Amino acid sequence: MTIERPVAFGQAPTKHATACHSCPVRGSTICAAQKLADLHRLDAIVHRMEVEAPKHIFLEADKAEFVYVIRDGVVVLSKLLRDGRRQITGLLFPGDFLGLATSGTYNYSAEPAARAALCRFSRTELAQHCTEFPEMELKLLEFASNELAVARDHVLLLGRMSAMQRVASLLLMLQHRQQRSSTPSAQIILPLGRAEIADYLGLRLETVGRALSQLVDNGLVEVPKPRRIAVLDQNALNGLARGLDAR
Amino acid sequence: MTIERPVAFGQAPTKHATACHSCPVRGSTICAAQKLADLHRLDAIVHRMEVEAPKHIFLEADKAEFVYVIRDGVVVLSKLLRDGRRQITGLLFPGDFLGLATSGTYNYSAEPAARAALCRFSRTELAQHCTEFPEMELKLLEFASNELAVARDHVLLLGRMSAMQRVASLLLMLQHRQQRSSTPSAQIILPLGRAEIADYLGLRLETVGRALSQLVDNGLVEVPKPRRIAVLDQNALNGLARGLDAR
DNA sequence: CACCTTCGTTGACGCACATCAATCCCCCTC
DNA sequence: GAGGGGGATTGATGTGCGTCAACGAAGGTG
Repeated sequence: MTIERPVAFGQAPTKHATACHSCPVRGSTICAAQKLADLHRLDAIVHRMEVEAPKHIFLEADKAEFVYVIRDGVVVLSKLLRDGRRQITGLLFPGDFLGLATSGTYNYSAEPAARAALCRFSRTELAQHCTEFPEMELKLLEFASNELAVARDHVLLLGRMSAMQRVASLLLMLQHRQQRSSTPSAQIILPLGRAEIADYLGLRLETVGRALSQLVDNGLVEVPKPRRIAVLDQNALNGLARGLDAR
Repeated sequence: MTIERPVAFGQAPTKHATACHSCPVRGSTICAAQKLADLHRLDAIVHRMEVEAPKHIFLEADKAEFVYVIRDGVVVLSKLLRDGRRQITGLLFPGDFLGLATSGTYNYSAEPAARAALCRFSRTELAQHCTEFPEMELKLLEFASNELAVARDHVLLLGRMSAMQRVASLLLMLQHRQQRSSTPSAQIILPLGRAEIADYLGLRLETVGRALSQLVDNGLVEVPKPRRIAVLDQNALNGLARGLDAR
């Protein structure tokens, strides 16, 4: 159970950042704590990489040597039950931070939804870096704190919401994430297939499909392609997520 | 919606710590980062308080002015849905840390399960303190990171476990917590009533009751009092929590 | 002790979602 | 265009838990 090497993507420099100063997410991630003048210090300890779909970034119980910043793509965090059932415990987007671990090992798996570009840091090197630049540590705390808030929202969703509420909530969350991240599309692009959505929402894929079909039947959304959702009635969708039913 | 004053508990010094050097949880909480010689600096900014059952510590949407360390008791974190359904998103025990917030307001409520003794810090004062003692900040990150791992376990529980698995898991978690916290009782003491357990597990209280009754019927536990559980077959209980059924 | 209130237990029934299974659709390859 | 495969949709049926309701046990008060 080792960390598989990422697919080196053409090996030559891609369109993605090859230095921190031209990084697309620099301003919105932990690296924002680093002053421009000291940016080369980050460059010195970062390892840029890409990982493609069936490969994982790390697995539950792997030794927690690295932390990552997501430069591009969507990353799925998941945990497995002995019987094979899976729960996706988090979704990470560009700018998000990945790899906190309390013991010496990760206690969840991370894999790209499709393809992800990552900046990898050695945990020890980053720790050293933090003693020199404490603002960085503060950023880490801020991001962890944020993740915690998101996880608690997820707990609420899983513990108390109906299938329809869960699906509506996910759509709104994705919509929200997308408009922030400078991809202002009229449609919501689903980074996950039905099975993965189900694993995120604590449902079965058939239930997810039925909820979407019902949204279509009621004229709240259109689904031109399985991974694209056009919202027709934003208010009704917002209402559904809040439980103001129209079941 | 203001923060209610805690019940001043006799006002005079109680058996609880009145100074950091004699604090029962000092070694196991964020304050462990503080060297003995500098302990008076913490004393200078801490406000010790107690809160009793129907009172809350803070409510969702309250201004996030304070953070807290739990000195004694159990604290319940919860979120509400518009229709009144509640989800308990976390349980905190002595030594745990409370009050991280990403925006300027808390996004969950906190209340003692029965009675809790807390150390309250002004967020700004603690932040200042952290710039002077960065080890403290590291501790904060460590605790946040821990909370995050616990929250993800909770997500797994809510998303993928059966009612029986959830109840068994909670019992084991409480058992584990209790043996660590120097209360080595043969029985598990439930800090919560049936309704609160249900709100934590994403179930209805009747379902929790039935699961417990079934555990009794199958000889895995005894319930001498509603809030006390004696484990008779630890292995079977462990197995249940892991899904190795005997449903 | 009688009374009340709060909390927990138990039973009967219904429903939302899971499960099992068939079919469809899109895209890829030849 | 024919064939094949992975993912999505739809239907039929089952079931675990929710819901509603009655009952019981424990503690507090006059």
